[in-house]
Amino acid sequence: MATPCLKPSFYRRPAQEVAPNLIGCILVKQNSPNDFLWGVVVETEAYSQEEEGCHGFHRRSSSNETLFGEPGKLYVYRSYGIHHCVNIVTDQTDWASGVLLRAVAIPDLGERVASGPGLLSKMFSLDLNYDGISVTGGNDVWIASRPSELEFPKLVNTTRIGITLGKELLLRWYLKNSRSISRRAKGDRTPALLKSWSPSELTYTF
DNA sequence: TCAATGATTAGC
DNA sequence: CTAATCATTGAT
Repeated sequence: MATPCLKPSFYRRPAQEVAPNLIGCILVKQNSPNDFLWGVVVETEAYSQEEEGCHGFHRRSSSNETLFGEPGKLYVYRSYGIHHCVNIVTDQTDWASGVLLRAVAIPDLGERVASGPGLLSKMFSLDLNYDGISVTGGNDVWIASRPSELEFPKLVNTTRIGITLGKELLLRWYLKNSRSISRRAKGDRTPALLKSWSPSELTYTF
């Protein structure tokens, strides 16, 4: 199961290229010397300053500075006053872009415990203290590459959720047949809850 | 000082 | 679908 930590070069590409490639990768958090929390990334969204849905679209400021910074670092911000959202900065410095982590499947903890950006940040204890922290090694949070059974994940590409500007752009991806995404696309018949889960029709159980 | 606004969530 | 929630932001 152990796979290598994704290197900075992985993130030095446009967000819309990184986002689908993060699906199936493993988010790892070391909470104490022998306490590791891990889960499969099953849902992401891409943002970049060329489109108006991005926090860096209008101007560079103290609140979005991290998004303009070094790729491979976390961009964490407060949402609706009460939640946190976790992004990974992508592309190149001085160009605002990143990938929002929207849902992770955590086999050890059961059903839909990190299905949504606010729940994900809460489950992994990622708050504003983690803004600017690198996920490419040397810290208590990182992302490992895809395990072999998720080498070629089946993806669904849809519009992003919860935004008012740029809502028509197809910049959200999720693992097809995942039970742990925050919301499935219209027309996707994949069961989202265990009670309607039928093993025979699923490729992955994440 | 105050009203408006969310890259949300829970609940019907 | 709507209500609840509250830090941040920009306008009085």
